[in-house]
Amino acid sequence: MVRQADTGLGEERLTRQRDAVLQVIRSREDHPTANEIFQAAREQLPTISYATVYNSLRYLKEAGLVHEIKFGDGASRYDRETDRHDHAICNECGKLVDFDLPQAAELIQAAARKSKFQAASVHLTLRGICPDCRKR
Amino acid sequence: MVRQADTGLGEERLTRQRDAVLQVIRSREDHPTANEIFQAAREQLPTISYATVYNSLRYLKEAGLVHEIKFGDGASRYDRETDRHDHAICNECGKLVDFDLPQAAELIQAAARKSKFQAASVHLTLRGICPDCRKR
DNA sequence: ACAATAGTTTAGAATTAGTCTAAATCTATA
DNA sequence: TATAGATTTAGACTAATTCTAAACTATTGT
Repeated sequence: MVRQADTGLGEERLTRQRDAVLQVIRSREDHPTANEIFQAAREQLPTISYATVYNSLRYLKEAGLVHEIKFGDGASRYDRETDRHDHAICNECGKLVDFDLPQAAELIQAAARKSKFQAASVHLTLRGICPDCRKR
Repeated sequence: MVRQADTGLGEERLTRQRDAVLQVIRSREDHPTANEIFQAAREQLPTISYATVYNSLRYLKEAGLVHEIKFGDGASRYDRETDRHDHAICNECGKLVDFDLPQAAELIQAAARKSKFQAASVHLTLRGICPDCRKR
């Protein structure tokens, strides 16, 4: 068996469909939704179905190849950056930007102490106005 | 006009329905969903409709009387605590707990600097295991 | 007090994101 | 090359929320 990527997920494989979904995400600067990924993937693989996009996204997520970003508003977005990081969302135009907060390690400690939870991860979201919208 | 609460929203009022929704949220320790609020409100006002619960929640939110909490998973939850605070979610049982991080002020500064956004608010979510689930 | 008007509620239809299902298709290996 | 297991497909389905239009309620000007 030619396994194109060892994902640690057993007998599963990086199929054409999954690879197409992965390439869409990797080729974009932004954070596309499942629907946007579906539209783009269809240009490569015209018969790919919506369900396969979702299946692929789940697979890629579990394999650690992409990252899912969920805010309450609308659809999940997918991110090629899989290392821990934070997000800023523009209240005017909706733009979503990645950034990293170096104090994340202390934060997770402080949050765990306050909440009495055993910490697994912290997610921090800044809402505000992006540089472009600020100019206007 | 007898305005029962000055919400700063102009001609709008705290109607029986809106008040029922508010009382449900204020009477609970937990963070009910719209559906849970609907079930509870119906005990007071048997004819209240689902749409009115949603309309009321939007109104109360805009008036600053309740706070909406959205995670990607499932329905929004509503919180009687309207001051800035953070949340911890248990990965095992789904329990949602409020806590406050005193370093929020510094955080928002750091996040604004990194992202180059003009900050409006920061939301921090800890995921982990709650004290109850840890015991098991 | 009363009509006009503006705001609110209701029930159900519509929308959106995502999951499920079952049949068809692939793929790796014996 | 047959087979078993994994994957894909199209469409049905579900859950959360919003929309719509008619009915209702409250406030304002006369």
